Amino acid sequence: MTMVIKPACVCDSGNGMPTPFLRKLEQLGGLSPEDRMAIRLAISHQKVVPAHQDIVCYGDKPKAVSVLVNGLACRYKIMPDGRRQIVSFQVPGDICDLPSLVLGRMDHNVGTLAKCTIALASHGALRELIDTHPRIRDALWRHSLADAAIQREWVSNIGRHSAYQRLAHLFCEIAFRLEPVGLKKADGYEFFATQADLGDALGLSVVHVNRVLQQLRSDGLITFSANTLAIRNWERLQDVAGFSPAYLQPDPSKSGEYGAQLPLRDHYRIERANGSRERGARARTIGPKPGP
Amino acid sequence: MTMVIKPACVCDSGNGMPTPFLRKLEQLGGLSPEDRMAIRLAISHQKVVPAHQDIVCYGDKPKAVSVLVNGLACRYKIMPDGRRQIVSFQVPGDICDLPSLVLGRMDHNVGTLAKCTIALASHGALRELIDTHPRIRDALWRHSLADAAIQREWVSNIGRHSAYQRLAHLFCEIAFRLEPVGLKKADGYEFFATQADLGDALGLSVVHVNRVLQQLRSDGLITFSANTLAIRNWERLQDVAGFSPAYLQPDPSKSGEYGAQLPLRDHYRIERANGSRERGARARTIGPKPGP
DNA sequence: CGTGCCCTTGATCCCAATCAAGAAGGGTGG
DNA sequence: CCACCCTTCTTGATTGGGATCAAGGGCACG
Repeated sequence: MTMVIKPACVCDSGNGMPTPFLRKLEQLGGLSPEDRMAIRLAISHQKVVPAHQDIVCYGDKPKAVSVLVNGLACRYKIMPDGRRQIVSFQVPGDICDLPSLVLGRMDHNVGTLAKCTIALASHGALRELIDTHPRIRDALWRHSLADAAIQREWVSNIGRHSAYQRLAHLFCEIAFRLEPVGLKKADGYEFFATQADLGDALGLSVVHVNRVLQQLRSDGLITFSANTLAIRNWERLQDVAGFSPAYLQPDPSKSGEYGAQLPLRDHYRIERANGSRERGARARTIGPKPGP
Repeated sequence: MTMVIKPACVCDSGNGMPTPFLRKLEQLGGLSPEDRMAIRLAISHQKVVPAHQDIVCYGDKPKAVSVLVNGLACRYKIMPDGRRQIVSFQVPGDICDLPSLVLGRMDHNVGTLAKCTIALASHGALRELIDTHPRIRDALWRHSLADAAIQREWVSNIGRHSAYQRLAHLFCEIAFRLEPVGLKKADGYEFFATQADLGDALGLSVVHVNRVLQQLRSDGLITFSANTLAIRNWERLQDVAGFSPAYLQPDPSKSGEYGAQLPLRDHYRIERANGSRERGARARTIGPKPGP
């Protein structure tokens, strides 16, 4: 069912390029050559997992950490009534079960949405790395915090956006996450999620996802078929989504350039008429989800 | 505006009890007496912040970390249209801006909902601690992962629950979070959030929050007035919320007892008629939010 | 003793869920 | 090679949860 691949190909995909994982950690931490070699050695092997299969389950205590090398996976929870809520997507370079390294037990499931390649690193090896390589430790810590930032963004996306905006926002997020691992093409990207998956991620019904996708298409923003998302109007897509990539932490070593990545629209400050210094803990609280 | 308090009272609240912060870290990490003393020394001073004031803002790069000692705060984002989405509540013992210690820049705001007491620990002092005290480092890491777990739960709460369930779920969560810091009474707890705050947290309008609260009350589940939440029927409240405290990581040092905290209802496994080993990546995907 | 803030209630509207059912691949086995 | 089935995508009709609009009441605070 799962075929094991020799370790050699884990970190060099033939042409000498580092895998998405290293590229992502690099982006997070600024690793030294020695750090990179150490990570290479910590990865024991790779395996291929078919689509619609769980990588780790709620309650599991994995003894190794799974890194998504290829494919698409998702974190999800199953509600008491049996419905699924996808809580985030996992793209190549993401660590699926990092929380378990530190917390022990998984509080959610991670499952594949398409055929995936997974690299495994034992907890023991990683703990060793963390204790001896502070930069790796920090990169991993940053990884978990970046994950949390995505979750926060999802809360606000689901809580306060219309279906139209939610989809737009999700497509923007995935675009920005695929870019640093080299999987975003000029006009879009491959995205192996069904409309049902999108619904489960955004708290919508399949039927509605379908209709809203058609509207996004007829509005000339995107096209989505044959597992390919084509972005037709990048500007407007970000605009309707109210999307700002700041929460997808860019390279902290280039923190000087960070500000340059903040679009103007991003300065979501409350400008109160009375010029109060209270900036937002009590903001306008009109109801959610304005129409498109 | 903010009055400084002498450091001595930071870790002993008069009667020799550790503050919520230490109690919480303790719960997360199992600190040695020496660890605890080191943390004590890292905290420079305390201050009092009035209600409806920001502690840190989006885009800030704080040079110290703020620990909530007393009061109620929230993480929140401001949407492009000016509306607010509360992304999580912060109760005593929580670290408001831990992400900034590792990532640098804040991707969201933290504001007070009531008058708060805040303890400050400089980034420099904390980095020192992290490098020299592995247990403290792990406790902090766990703290940020526990935070992420809460965010995940919020996504599923907002994405797949009715208003009735969302409120019930939130009240359960706060109860479980206040307990380890000694702020939960037998029949409820103090909760300084307005109905507007609840709406902004759960993606609901104030009007609807009001009506649903009345229903919860008339159903004999809770009472909520004068900043006090009284839980009338703890069993049923958890039940309608589909609440399981597993995501609020209990003491990992007692991981043996962990399973005991999982109510039976919590085994959200997909039982497929065909007995397939695919457990859930593709679950039933009927639409969201069934009625109460 | 006004003036906000918060809670409350009623009426109406609308976004999105639900129900129902057909069409279009894609794979499998006879 | 075709019949069959399963998954995914579509489309139409209906329903409903919750937003929005509007306005009154309690209460604390300057």
